[in-house]
Amino acid sequence: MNSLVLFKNNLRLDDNPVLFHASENSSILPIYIYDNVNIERDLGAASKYWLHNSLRSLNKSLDNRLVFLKGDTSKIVCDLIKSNNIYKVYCEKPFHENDIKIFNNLKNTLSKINNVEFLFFNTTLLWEPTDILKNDNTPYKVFTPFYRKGCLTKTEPRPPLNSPKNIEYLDYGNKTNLDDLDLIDKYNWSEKFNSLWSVSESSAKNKLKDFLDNSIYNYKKGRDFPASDFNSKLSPYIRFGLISVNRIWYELLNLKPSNDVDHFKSELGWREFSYYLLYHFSFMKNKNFQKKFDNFQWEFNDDMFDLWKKGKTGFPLVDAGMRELWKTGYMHNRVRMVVASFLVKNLSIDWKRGEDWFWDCLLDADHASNIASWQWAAGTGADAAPYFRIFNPILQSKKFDVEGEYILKYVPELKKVPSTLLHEPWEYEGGLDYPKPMIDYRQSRENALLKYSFIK
DNA sequence: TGAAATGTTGGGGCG
DNA sequence: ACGCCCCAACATTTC
Repeated sequence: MNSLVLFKNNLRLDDNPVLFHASENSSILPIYIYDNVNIERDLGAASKYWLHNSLRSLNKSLDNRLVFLKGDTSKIVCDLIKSNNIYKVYCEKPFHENDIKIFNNLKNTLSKINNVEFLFFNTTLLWEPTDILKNDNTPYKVFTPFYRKGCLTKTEPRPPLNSPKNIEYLDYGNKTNLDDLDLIDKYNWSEKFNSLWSVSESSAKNKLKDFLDNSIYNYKKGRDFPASDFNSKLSPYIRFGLISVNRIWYELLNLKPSNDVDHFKSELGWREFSYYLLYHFSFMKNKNFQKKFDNFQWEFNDDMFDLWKKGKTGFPLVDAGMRELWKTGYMHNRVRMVVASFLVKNLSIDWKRGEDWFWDCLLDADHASNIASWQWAAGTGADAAPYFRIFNPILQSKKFDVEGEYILKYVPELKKVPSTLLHEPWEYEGGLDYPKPMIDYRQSRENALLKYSFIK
């Protein structure tokens, strides 16, 4: 019995129900399709880098049997079925709108072929969006009740499966090549990530172990300090499923209970909530969740947007964050909130532009998390930060990067500024190769409050 | 998962 | 000893 195993967003052997069940009683043909025909929004450059390396690692784990193809999913699958005597097609259950479209096409196509069974499994989420509803059968729009009442009182998530013990491969004579997918940018922008990130399933496991051994019991407080190392950095691995959230969840259940553990679990809950929102309200991918914001007058100032992107705003914490992003493909969570608040509230630039930049640069760029988080920051989302919550980058800097350790890592021009003035380098008397603040902070805050008050 | 403005309290200096 | 002012520290309200 020959089965086709389609990999998509879960590029791993551990806790992969799709692979596990397929390899139980058949020879498999593992395949990855980069569907550039039915795609609404192409992956960002950083995501492509991560995907490329994840696929390379997965291929290695699969005895170099992984088949790489590019094009229309349904067509490719049909061709393979015919030429390889395939009786079963296994794939993961989709939750993003675009993936659902591709999935439904495939399902329709396969239903017209005799003797081919289509099997799919949730490999991506702890709780499926359709299972979590309010008593009136409508979706939650607020995180806390969604998570506490909706998720935590439901049955526990599916326990993780082990890697398949033994995989029989269909003899395919694989002549495809990962490089044919053209995922690596020609300007070698992503090359610098090689020394910073190890992209593989085993690295993901190590990262989790390291986090659970050394950091989790400092997580609740420590996660706020960008210079310290108390957050997991698992997000890029979770994005393409190099590690399963079910695996992580069950590892957490084994730990001594604490607020730190609960807090980390709730962060996985935020990921669930983002998928959930995008599933039930897919219009929010490019429209304000709260329609009253549609009349908001955003500024279209490319020069200002460029200063933000390049980390030359003159506000050290903002600049450090934006440069961290460019250099490492990652940004500390607290700093993400600060730079987002700055762009949307102080510069009055549409959250979609910031979202787009993050989409391109973040190794963990995830459609649902990125959209939902930007709408949260902008105040336009479900259960969003209220419009009057404006982060003061100077205060945030003083509170969470007291010694300026994080700032100096990415903004070395400020090295000779004494640490007391590091958060406000414009107060420093000596000459600096660092820009003056691009805006008057207090005034931009006033403006933001005024503009937001119109749409209240 | 803020910040700033405003209000309250209480200790110390001082006439 | 007392009242008054100042102001830091904390609490509450407002944006």
